[in-house]
Amino acid sequence: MRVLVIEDDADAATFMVKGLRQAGHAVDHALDGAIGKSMATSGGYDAYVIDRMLPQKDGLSLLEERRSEGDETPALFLSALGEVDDRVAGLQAGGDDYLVKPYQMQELIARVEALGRRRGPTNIQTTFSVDDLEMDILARTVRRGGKKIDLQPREFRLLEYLLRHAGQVVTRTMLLENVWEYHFDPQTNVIDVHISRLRAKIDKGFDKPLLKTVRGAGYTLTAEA
Amino acid sequence: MRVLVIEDDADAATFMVKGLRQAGHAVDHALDGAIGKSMATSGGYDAYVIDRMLPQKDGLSLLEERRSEGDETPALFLSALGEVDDRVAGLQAGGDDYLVKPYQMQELIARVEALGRRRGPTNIQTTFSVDDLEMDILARTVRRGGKKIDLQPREFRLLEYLLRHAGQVVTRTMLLENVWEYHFDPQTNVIDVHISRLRAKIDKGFDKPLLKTVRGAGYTLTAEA
DNA sequence: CTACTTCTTACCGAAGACAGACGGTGAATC
DNA sequence: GATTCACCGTCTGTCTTCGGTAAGAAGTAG
Repeated sequence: MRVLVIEDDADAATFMVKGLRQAGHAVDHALDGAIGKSMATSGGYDAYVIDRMLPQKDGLSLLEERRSEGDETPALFLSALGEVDDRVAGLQAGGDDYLVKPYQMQELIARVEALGRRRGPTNIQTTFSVDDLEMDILARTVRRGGKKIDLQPREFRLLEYLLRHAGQVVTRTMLLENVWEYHFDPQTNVIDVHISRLRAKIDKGFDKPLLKTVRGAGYTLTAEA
Repeated sequence: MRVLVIEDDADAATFMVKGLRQAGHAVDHALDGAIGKSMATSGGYDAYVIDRMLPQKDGLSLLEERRSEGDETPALFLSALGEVDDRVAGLQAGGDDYLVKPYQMQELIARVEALGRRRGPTNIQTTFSVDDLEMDILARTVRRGGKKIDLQPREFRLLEYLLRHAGQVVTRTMLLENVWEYHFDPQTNVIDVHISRLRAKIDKGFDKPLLKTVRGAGYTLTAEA
């Protein structure tokens, strides 16, 4: 899921962003309401997490404006105050959920994910394919030429990422950040190993290999020669 | 649409009424079961939203009486508990849908509107099956290969959820939220234990196991190998 | 040929999953 | 009120699986 976090407090923001990333989501962060509004307007998010108290533009009016502009992205409000009226106000402004600080990271993640799910499978892509290789996220299945292939969790994430960027060159750094959540160089050959394992499962025994090495750059998943 | 809301809690009622009005519906509100009954009798509504727990006259018997008097207005029950028995009772009393608190305003509106669109007899799915495993929600029975299986309430809910998502991978978080109504990580192995118990009842002794674990992700109920 | 990158295989520690046993709680019964 | 029973969650020990590391082989470019 792509999540936009709008939060002015730097510490709180880092904590939140880290947590959500570790849970496997792509997170963007806006430091105040004005920036948040423009990032939201540019679109492409599956959920918003919005602090009630923000400099420049408060969270409530921000969301109200977006709603009136037709944006239906689910939103969760964060508030330092545990007021009941506060909660109602948030929901009336078009919020879908509400969380009071201090909160448990686990809970935030769970709620954000619940928001995403509530939208139903309609606007989130759940199947991907390249040539005769298909992946179904919901069923967690992978097939090549109709034949089922079993993948380990990490292999699945790796292939998912490659499929989401099919036809593009995916660099090692991209993989480290998005599949392993490493933001540094582990100085090992983790990637090579997993690419090798993945190849053994999806390409071995098929005449046309799909996963190609781009020497010096990374890898690419494509049907083209 | 003309909607009659029967709800005793003032806060909840105002919230609900506001939400439905903003969605463009004409809403009347009754504070207790007795008033609700007489307002319903006077007629003219396209849908009822009824709280299960009401002073004067509980929601269930209210609807039962209306149904026996020939009132076929579609009704949605609100329930504080997510108990299976609770929901079954609601359906048996003539309810057309049910919603568990706390709910999302969006969802309430969507469901109420769905009720209005629905003409004639209701068509809620009350039986589910995967391979030779069958569940009947109303009768609260489970059979595998024709043989009856006794399940505990929690086991029943767990299996119901799995059946509703047959073929998909159901994550632990999904189970915690929808079967246990936990919105945090209990840090225990409740799920493992109940899955284990459920397996002992529905899979043990049958040659083809249906409930499979998807390591690192969750579980899935399917007939496929 | 040499230096560098990429691939492959085996291993082992860590984490995840499972099942049996235990204990607490609430409802029904006496 | 006391007792029993059913149900559910926790704890614990054990087993299984996964994935990162390392080391050497294979491949590629200059």
